Amino acid sequence: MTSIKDVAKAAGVSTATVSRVLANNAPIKAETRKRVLEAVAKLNYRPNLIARSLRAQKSTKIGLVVSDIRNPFFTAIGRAVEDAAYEQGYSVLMCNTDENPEKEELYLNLLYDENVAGVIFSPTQQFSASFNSYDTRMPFVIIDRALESKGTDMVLLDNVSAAYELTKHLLDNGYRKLAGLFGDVSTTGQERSLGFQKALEDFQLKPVAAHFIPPRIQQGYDATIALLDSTNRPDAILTSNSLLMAGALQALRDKKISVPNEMGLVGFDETTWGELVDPPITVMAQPTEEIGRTATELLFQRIQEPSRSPKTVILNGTLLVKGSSKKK
Amino acid sequence: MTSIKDVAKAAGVSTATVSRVLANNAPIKAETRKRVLEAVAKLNYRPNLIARSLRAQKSTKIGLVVSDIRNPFFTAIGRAVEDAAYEQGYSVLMCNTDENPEKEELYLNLLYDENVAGVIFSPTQQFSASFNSYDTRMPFVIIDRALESKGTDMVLLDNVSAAYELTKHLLDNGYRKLAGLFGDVSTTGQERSLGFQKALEDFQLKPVAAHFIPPRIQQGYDATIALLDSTNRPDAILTSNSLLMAGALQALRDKKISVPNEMGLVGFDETTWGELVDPPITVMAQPTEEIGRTATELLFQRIQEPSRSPKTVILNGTLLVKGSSKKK
DNA sequence: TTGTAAGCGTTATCAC
DNA sequence: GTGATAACGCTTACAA
Repeated sequence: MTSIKDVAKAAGVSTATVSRVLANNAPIKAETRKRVLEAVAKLNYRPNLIARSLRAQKSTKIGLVVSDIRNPFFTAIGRAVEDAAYEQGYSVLMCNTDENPEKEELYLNLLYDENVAGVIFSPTQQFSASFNSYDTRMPFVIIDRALESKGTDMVLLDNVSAAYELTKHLLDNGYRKLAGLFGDVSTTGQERSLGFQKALEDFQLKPVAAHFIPPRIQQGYDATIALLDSTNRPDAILTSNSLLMAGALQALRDKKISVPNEMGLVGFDETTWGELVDPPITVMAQPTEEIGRTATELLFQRIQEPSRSPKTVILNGTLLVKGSSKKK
Repeated sequence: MTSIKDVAKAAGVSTATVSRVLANNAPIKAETRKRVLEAVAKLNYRPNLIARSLRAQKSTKIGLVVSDIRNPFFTAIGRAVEDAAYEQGYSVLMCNTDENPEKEELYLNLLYDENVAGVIFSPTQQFSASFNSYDTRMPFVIIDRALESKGTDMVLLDNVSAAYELTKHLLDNGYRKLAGLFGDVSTTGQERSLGFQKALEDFQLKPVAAHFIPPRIQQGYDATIALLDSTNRPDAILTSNSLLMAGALQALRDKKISVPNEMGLVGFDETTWGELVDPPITVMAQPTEEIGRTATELLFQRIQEPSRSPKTVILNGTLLVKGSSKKK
């Protein structure tokens, strides 16, 4: 491996001079700079980031800890974070916690050991309690899920309004017996249930059901089957993420319930398949690109100025009306 | 940050002794070991991996460079690699190249700079040519796409047989005018087209069409529209990945072509949505868990013994027959 | 069995 | 403007 020493020797200067030329942070005679740059080019030299981060006590890596790498929402975020970080010369270590608090701690330790500059993180609710011990040792930005303690930067959706709008859309289209399926591992599900309830109240209605369950396909399926078998069957279902939606849809298929006439259906997040099923699903699309980019920017700001006061950015979703929510 | 020096001081020994206790690679007096471990526990010391990798000239990170993080196939691989690597105490840097040779080179350089122990990589065909210059500087395992030069470990699907089986399934179910849509960026698409052709030959048939296009939803859509408008319209379509399938399905919807009666449909890779659309899609499922795990094991073997002769592991897919390929 | 010290590739400090 | 040199945290000859 070619090091700064090789370049220094080739250019007939000291390693310090090479470093200065590359960092461009000190006055250098034009001719010296030229010689150094030639040597760099000739030897195809690239600085060793490990050594640099050891010396600098910081690195150009950030961590992205998500709860499910197979959830399209999080891969979209990952893509956005990667792009934004890359523009700043940072690379992204993506980790998958599977909604498991033990894995969350494991990976956060790992990233700390790896000396990452900071972490973008979507925590489970269980983890929130022990979180304070971490946010002092490295910069954090929380995404998707509000943290109970407010001492951290966050990028969130206006979940209450988004769920309100989605619910009102159902109500405006004549549905009256609404059921909601919400994730039980994060604050997100709770907030979305609030918007759901609020919209119903505005119409002087009560929900047929509001269930908090693990945000998995299987649980979405089971809960939907139960709703269909209940004496007070809903005429529309709202789900708080795309995995629950997939399960709900599977259940409706199995029970041969027609959407949107027998059952209206709305959910969160754009997916590949949401427009391919029949009818296509009406969703509240989250601005994943903007969430990822904003979180990354916030993280860089905190890295630069660790003592700045924490900032919470609230973004809005976009209602995409398709066929699953309008009776024919 | 607490360092090895702090531990040494607290235990009243030298840093070398602490290092030896932790590495467990030298005889240490039982009592000294005890004192050191106590100090480690008390100070909550964890070795700095950056420093360790600088000194050791190697790290416990591996890179995973995939062409599209949003393709369910690659996220499933990522999950498997992460699990397998984690069991060995390795972490995974996941990078996304977007089928872009420039980005491939960029990320490979990045990972090299980061001193990763090795890389698992799904390259574009364009990249194959310049690949030799890299495989000497760090261990590599290629997945999903065969490399032209054979000097590298690879984990591949038996694409020819898989496509043959998928095609034969269509033929066995009475479809005769088959069209194939294959990705144009990798060897995978080409191999799958061979199996496709071979099955047709066994039935003394020729394909209606075999197109090589960028493996994106949009291109799958456009190609399918063209097929539908052509004078020799096929009665079944095979796609070589799930993104092309998504595009094809969208086109069939827009043109109101009924599946499977007017058009049979088969493709590669299991997806969330493949079973939710109506009818569900018949696919050749790849053993993603096994691919990821095998690739990781192969990489560790090469890291340990860089001169061992390269090995290619060929795995088989599983045909999952659903409603999209059987006329009613 | 343990300590001393060199060195991994950088960059920052202090001389000149 | 430039060059020595120390230091980042760790491991490993070499000594003792």
